[in-house]
Amino acid sequence: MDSSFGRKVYKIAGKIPKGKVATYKQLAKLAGNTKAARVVGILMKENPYAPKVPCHRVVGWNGSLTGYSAGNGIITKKEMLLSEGVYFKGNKVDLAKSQWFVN
DNA sequence: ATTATGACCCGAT
DNA sequence: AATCGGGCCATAA
Repeated sequence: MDSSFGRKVYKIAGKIPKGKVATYKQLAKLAGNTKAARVVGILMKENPYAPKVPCHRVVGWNGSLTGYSAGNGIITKKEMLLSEGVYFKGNKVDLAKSQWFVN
């Protein structure tokens, strides 16, 4: 097993299919700690696997677009998700249709 | 080992 | 609805 929590998160985040989104909480849970949602966000910001880890596909627990360090921030993130076919509900992601399910 | 930080989550006011 | 404070946890210094 990998002792590095981050490594696991990146691995999971990297397998998120296009047009789908995952929540920080879900990634944290899959990585082993449900309460480490914050850590996931930090790891995304660091994003050492930029091309492999589409951090823009990671959203808040209820689909709300939380921080983003690139482009125009939330604006760019939303546009990118829309471009990938993710459904939106106002300024939030429609998790009912676009939340990622682990197989 | 300890302190500080943060792209979160939750409950209370 | 908006704001505030507390909790949880990995990473960096």
